[in-house]
Amino acid sequence: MTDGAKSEDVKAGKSPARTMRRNPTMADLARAAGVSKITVSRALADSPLVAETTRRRIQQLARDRGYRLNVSARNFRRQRSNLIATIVEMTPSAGRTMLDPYPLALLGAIAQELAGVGYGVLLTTRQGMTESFIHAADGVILLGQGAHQSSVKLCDEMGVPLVVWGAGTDGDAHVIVGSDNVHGGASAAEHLLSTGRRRPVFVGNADHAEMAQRLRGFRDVLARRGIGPTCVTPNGWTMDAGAGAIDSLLADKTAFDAVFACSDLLAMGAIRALREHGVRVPEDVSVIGYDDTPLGAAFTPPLTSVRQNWLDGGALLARKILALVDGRVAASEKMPTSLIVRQT
Amino acid sequence: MTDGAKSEDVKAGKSPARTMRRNPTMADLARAAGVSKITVSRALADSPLVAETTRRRIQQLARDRGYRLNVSARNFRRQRSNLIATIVEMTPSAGRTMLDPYPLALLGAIAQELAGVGYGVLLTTRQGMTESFIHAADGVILLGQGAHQSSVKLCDEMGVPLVVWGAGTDGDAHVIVGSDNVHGGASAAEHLLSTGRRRPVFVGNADHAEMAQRLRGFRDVLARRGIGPTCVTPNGWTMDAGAGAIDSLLADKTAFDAVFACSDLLAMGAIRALREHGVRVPEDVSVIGYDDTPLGAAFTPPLTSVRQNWLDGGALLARKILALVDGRVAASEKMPTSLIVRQT
DNA sequence: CGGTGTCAAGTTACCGATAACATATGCCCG
DNA sequence: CGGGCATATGTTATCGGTAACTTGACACCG
Repeated sequence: MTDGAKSEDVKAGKSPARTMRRNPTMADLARAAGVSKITVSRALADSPLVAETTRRRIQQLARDRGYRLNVSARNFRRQRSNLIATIVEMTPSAGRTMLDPYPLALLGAIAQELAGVGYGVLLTTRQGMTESFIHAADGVILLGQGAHQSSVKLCDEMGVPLVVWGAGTDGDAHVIVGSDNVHGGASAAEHLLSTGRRRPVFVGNADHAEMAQRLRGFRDVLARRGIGPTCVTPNGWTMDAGAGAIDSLLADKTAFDAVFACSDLLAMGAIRALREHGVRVPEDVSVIGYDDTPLGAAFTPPLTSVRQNWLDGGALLARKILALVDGRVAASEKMPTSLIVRQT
Repeated sequence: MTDGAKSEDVKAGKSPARTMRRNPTMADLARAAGVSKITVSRALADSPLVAETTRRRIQQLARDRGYRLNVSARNFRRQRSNLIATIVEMTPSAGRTMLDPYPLALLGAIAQELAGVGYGVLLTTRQGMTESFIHAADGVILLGQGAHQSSVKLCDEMGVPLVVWGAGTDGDAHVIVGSDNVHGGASAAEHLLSTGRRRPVFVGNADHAEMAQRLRGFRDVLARRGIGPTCVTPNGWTMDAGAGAIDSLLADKTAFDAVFACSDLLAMGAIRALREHGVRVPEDVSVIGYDDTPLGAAFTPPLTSVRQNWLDGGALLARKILALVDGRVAASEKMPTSLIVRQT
């Protein structure tokens, strides 16, 4: 006799009140179908271990009765949560992140990629990134500007697979996916040189790993022509910060004919400031932004910008973490960037 | 004899290889402490049922051995996942949402509020919103522009608690939290009237519930002065759409001295278009935006805009869904808006 | 015709925590 | 001094799946 039938007896004796109907369990289906629980389990998982006809019969039965898998039970038994904790910086104070579309774009892509294989995204803010959250997940994706060392260490200690979005200083222990900032900077420099500019300014914060790489690419290309760019560190990532950077350059009477800004917002602020000072863009000064945001494209004049493909990046992050979770290996990877030339 | 000791015997007989060390379980701690599993469970939960001294001893032991609660096991036993599925529209095609800081701000606030009580956010895109995801959560928060009927229905059918961010058409079955769009529109109208404007234009899509409410508030206030606003429906939510709306008004030779746009982006586009046509802002035409984005504040000229507090909104959404999950009641609620007057 | 495969299903034994109920101990009070 | 009660701990029985191993039936083969 099957275990299904056995538990039926027990149950009938125990709870004669059959009025309230919970969700059916596999045991319920098993009883109804006259098979054992495990056969139901296999049938619903489309296992070839169950005869085609039985399988279909059970699947139909499950549909009829509105059966819903108890996810908690499965996760528990299999000792995995099918969740990937994704840590995002979301404090309003961060300024930049609240504005950028990039975390959302990445998140969307990650969520979609993971959903395709039955995984979910456990969203976590950096403040809320307690051990218990990390432990509840099979792996962690860290979306930060650069890797926050504390988070990285925490994951390592706990033995939880980790993938980071951002800039990798070569030789990092963990897997890093990010766009090729060096190439992005280099392409900006090449474009400026090809349009005859010789006195470029870099607007960005070299303390920030991603921006430091952009500067490196930018500088290296220029160096081959014997040019050294002027560097300004803006006070934040807002339009105002970009404008402020330009203001200080003009106040110093620095001569320049091109600006490479590390974000579209900075670039737009720079253009605003230039124009306020009567400097024409792009006639007098050429400007290149970064991120190729819709906003920059809608700006007057439409912004030339370095594009990074966040959707692909998110999908890649997802695939890498899944690989690690499955015990496979994964390598760091750089996403290509492309320069979108518009009118600045 | 305690169950702890019993299982020790069994285990020792079964797996003599004691080299590999898994995470300890409560049973392990119980054995080590010479108490029963349940006492460990209680002690770690700080239950007053356990004597102070015992409790501390067990907690210390847990710390020493690096004990980690098996979340899956607890969730399974308690029949709740401690997860709230949060559904966000994240497709790039949506245009607006990819740009707005609002989903992230809401998400951040929700995540933080929920984390405080041990709940997590299961991030879901609208495409990925399969039954299984919803079922895996104790409740659902829907962040959409307006409620997507299909999603709402799905939750209802599945008997999963649901809270929606957006505009409630009075008499909705589900709980809705949103900012007071009617009031937002009204305050814009009042401000325009108080600065002497008499021929206002509304730029927004009245098919969209939130915007329809803004229009209602706007229109009602104006009606008291016998004024009826001109309405234009922009083609999207981008700057270009805002500019296009203005272009069509000017082409029609419509006379107006004020614009109330349903987003800062639209407002900025409108200003761009006005200036391109030689219309001065705010001298000739006054402009009010919506959302009070950092971007609008940094615009030239800084945008006057209706602010909604997303952080509070997110926290409120979180508290409402928790109430429903706990079987308490929750009512729809409107968040106040405030007009931030700047230079337009 | 026994041996050996192959398929289709079944048995057993958990995964780790916790609710509900049960027990032991000591103390107070009429 | 026995009943009642508070306190501290223990027992039992799951929650609902699924991995690992077992069984039964039949076919094919030398």
